[in-house]
Amino acid sequence: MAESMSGLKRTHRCTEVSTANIGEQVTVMGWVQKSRNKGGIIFVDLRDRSGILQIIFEENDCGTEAFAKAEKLRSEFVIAVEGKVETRAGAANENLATGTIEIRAKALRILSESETPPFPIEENSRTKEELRLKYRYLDLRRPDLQRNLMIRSRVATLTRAFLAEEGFFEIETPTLIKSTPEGARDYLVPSRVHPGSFYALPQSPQLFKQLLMCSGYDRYFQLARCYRDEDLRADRQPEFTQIDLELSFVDVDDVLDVNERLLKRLFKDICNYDIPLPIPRMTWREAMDRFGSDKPDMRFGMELHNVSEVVKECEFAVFKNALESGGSVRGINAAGQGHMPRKKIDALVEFAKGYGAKGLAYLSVQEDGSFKSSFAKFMKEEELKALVEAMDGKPGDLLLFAADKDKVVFDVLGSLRLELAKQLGLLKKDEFKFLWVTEFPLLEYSEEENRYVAMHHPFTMPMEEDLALIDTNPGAVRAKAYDIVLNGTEMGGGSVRIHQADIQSRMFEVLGFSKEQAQSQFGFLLDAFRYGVPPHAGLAYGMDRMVMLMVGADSIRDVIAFPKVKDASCLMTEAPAPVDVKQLEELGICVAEETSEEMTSAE
RNA sequence: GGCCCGAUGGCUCAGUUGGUUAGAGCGCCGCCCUGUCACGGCGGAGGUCGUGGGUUCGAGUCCCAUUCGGGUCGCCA
Repeated sequence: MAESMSGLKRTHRCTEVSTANIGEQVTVMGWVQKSRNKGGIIFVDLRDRSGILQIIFEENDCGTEAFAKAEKLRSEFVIAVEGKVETRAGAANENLATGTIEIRAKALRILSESETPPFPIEENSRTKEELRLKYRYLDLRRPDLQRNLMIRSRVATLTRAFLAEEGFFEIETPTLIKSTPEGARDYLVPSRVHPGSFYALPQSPQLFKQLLMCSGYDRYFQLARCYRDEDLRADRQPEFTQIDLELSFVDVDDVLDVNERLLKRLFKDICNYDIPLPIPRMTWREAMDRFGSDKPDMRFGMELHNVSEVVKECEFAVFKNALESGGSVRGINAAGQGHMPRKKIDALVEFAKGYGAKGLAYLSVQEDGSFKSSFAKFMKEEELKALVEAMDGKPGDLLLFAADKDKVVFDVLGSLRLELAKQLGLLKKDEFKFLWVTEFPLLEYSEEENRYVAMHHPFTMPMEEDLALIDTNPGAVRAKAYDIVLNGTEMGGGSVRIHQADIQSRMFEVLGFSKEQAQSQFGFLLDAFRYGVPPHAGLAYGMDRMVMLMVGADSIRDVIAFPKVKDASCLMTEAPAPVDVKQLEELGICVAEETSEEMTSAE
């Protein structure tokens, strides 16, 4: 039976008790991690968020009644213990921070009993995630998740402190906003007062923070909840948190500078890692050419080589066709992998096909200098030699080539490079390689919509020197946009914003917006810009991803208290769920018959 | 929406070319034990093999469908 804690006050958390307290009377409270009953003596490992402390029960110290209670203790019971701190008479436990001391119990209260938990509450759980998520409140008791969430809390606290020092105001923006069809799908919220009208949950506070700049707040930040109704990934949740900031009267360098110092502070304090400043910068163009990715992982080399020139005369149809249709032939050198068995190479070819490649050409340089290759018979000896030389191929190396449109070649080799690094164990989690990727293209062509769409968003400032190209060659215009990349993950991104009306309207033109469309969607922003708008720029971090990289977690779910699963549902609360017909009627919403049938038959 | 992987006592897993009564470790329950900490000893309970069909004399095992979970491509201004 559960007892009251009335009259008791906790004096210490478990690992706050130390050798300095020996001889003192203390009161500790927490969960029973483990009880070891030796007959006349009972050891209990008591756990709270700080760690573990051993309690010792002997009938002479605590009396018959308390001893009988101690015999009933089971895992996850919540107890309060009064007792004296002592040096352990037996062997010390080197695995515990409190391993040299223990509490000799004088009194025991069982504050709450517990059923046997459905899975063990311990570090490095191997329990299936499905079960852990259903009982998330138990999963969250495990030390590794507690550590992750405590670090997350520290990231938030340090960020607030740093940005406050730098003159930023923390300002909240609405989460019931107007839906805009550009970008990710919105989560919609129906309005009861305006039947048939909907709010959207924000994908980011973008427009509001720009308005705050118009209002003169100069430097703003917010730890903002954001929502995107898109499919999930290991590093993507439908609701997530951004560290979002915006500054007035600044250009690219100013934004990068303050952010580099923020990152340095965070990684020093949390990971004890010194980021060498300045963080290297690389243009988007260079990143694509050298790594086939706009978020290159800089922890290893294996860069791409463009061999189009070298193979342009050869008779190998795959290379020839790619070049003739305006594409390129590029390769990577998997140094020392020349011995890779055919089966593994075939698996790499399959992997490449998953990214749109029609195939993957390979050439291994044997120890004796001869070549083993899937395409040698189509090429002359000198051509092969020139190719190997261009790839810096040495005996024992494996060269892999993709030939296609540039986009496909970059996609395939960029992914292949990462896959090889993974297989070769080149990706160390305690190594942090930061990179700014700058000068992103302003626009990209959408085959689906048959028009240019903004790569970042429609308010991104083009680079001054490219302004003239907007009408003639929109795809070539570079933007004042930048991403912060850590170990191949896009941790954040931002841009300088357009603050000139004429540039903004040209931008809308290129994007295919009529004046009326632009006005109806973004009218409030365009109106605001008529009343004096400062040049401004900003950046937003995916805070969950940042914490994930800091703690070395494989999934974003391990740094979020109550995450959702792949189909965006919650296994614990079973959200989303059908609602009462009355609720729908009140909102003026009619659910399609097909859908509601599915819903009822699923019950 | 496509592709790949997984599901067997509470947990983690094994289960042979299809062949008696589906096993192990941990956990759980009972008894014993005064220095354990991966405590130990003795005894015990506990399984519709995700679900539904099919093939077969016989299915945890083979086939089809489906549910759930994970990864990934598309998608994510």
